[in-house]
Amino acid sequence: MSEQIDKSEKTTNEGSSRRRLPPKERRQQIIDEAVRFFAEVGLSGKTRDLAKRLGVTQSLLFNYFATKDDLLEAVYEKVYLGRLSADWPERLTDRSVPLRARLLAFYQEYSALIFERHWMRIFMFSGLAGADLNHRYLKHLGDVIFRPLLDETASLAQSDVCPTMEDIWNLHGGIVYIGIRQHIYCMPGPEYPEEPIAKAIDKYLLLFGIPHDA
Amino acid sequence: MSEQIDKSEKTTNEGSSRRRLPPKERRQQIIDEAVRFFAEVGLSGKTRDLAKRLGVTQSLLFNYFATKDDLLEAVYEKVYLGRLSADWPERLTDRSVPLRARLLAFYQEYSALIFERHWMRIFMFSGLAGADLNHRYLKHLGDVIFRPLLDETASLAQSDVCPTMEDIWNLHGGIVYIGIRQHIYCMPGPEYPEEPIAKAIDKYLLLFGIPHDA
DNA sequence: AGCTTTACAGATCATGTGATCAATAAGATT
DNA sequence: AATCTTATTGATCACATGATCTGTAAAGCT
Repeated sequence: MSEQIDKSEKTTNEGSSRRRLPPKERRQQIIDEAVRFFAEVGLSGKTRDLAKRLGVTQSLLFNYFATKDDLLEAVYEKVYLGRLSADWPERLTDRSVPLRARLLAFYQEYSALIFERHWMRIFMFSGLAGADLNHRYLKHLGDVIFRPLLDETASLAQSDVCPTMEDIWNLHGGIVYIGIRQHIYCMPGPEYPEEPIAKAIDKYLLLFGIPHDA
Repeated sequence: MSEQIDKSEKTTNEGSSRRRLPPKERRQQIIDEAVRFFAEVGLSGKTRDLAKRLGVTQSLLFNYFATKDDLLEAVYEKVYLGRLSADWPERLTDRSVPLRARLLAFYQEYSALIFERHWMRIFMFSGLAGADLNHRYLKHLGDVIFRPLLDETASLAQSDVCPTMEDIWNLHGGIVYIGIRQHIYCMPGPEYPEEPIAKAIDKYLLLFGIPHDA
């Protein structure tokens, strides 16, 4: 009879019995769900709610992460890591390709990576919380993307308007704001983000009189 | 002797005795400090910490606001209200003034209003929390600012590029991102925001071939 | 000065929350 | 099948947190 009960419990969705997973696997499972969870409810989300989503006990979380902050650190890393391909700096400075093509390629790929609900919200939450990873990421972005981009622009600028770092920020901000509208403010966005992105890039190039094939 | 103790306590900064304030005044005092407080630590800030800042007991807060959510509502209203001057719609559509001058005037004033730590952060926190006021504000912005702006732009556009709402969003996002960098990401911003703002506007006009005096 | 009103403080409740630990059972090994 | 290892649970602790309630004293009035 107890066997019958056990079987019925096994068919019950998820609530059945404890399932043992290899530590590595369970750890990943926790992190993956934690990303979705904290991205939705914010960094002050409760560990009990996260555990409920995972279908495990709250105490299990503390078997894999000493503190909640440690778990959040893992979430940050999971989200931040690999968000910036290492080959972009060279591709952005490859002068055998027109600057416009380089900018288009970069922002098409980059936007595809960051216009994602989890990333956008975790980034904003951690930014508001003053997380260190946030500052480091932006510093990194400035070093490997914006600085080279400014140099490339300056070397091609035809108009009398001198490109500054603020121009790069304006280009970047205008594009990123598409994602902010969608995932932070939860507003409808453009059907094809590629279009406004391309337009933003063309507007940028036009300001400095840089032709499309330069 | 007890009198002496009383006197020494009175000289103690703030921790002395209870000070009776008129309810209206106290309520305003609470709201004002709550704005600063929640803008800094987030909407999950604790009522006890807020009370400590005010130099009153935590229970007093609940004498003025039935729940913490009520207090937050008051904070929202305080921050959101009056952020959009009512006369902007007409000023933006006053065709006796060049569009460039109108845009400059608007964004100079608007940026002065919103590039403020409290507003920026409360807006972002409430946006992430999905607050209704947030959506209403953005809807309002679209109705009374963006829509007219699009019409004005379309009526003056000379180039073959057709202005869309996404172009307005790009102009707006690029400018607002200056404030996001400063107050959300806590990065250094431009010394004079007027300069990059003006440049963003000129870039926008240039895309549609609109001369400065049109 | 004495009285009344009520803004305020202090204690307290009920629940929430991060974290701990001994007991248990799932799955591998023999 | 019996045994061992350890991933997982359930109970629990200590403290935090929103909210309540009663008593107190500060200001206004007579």
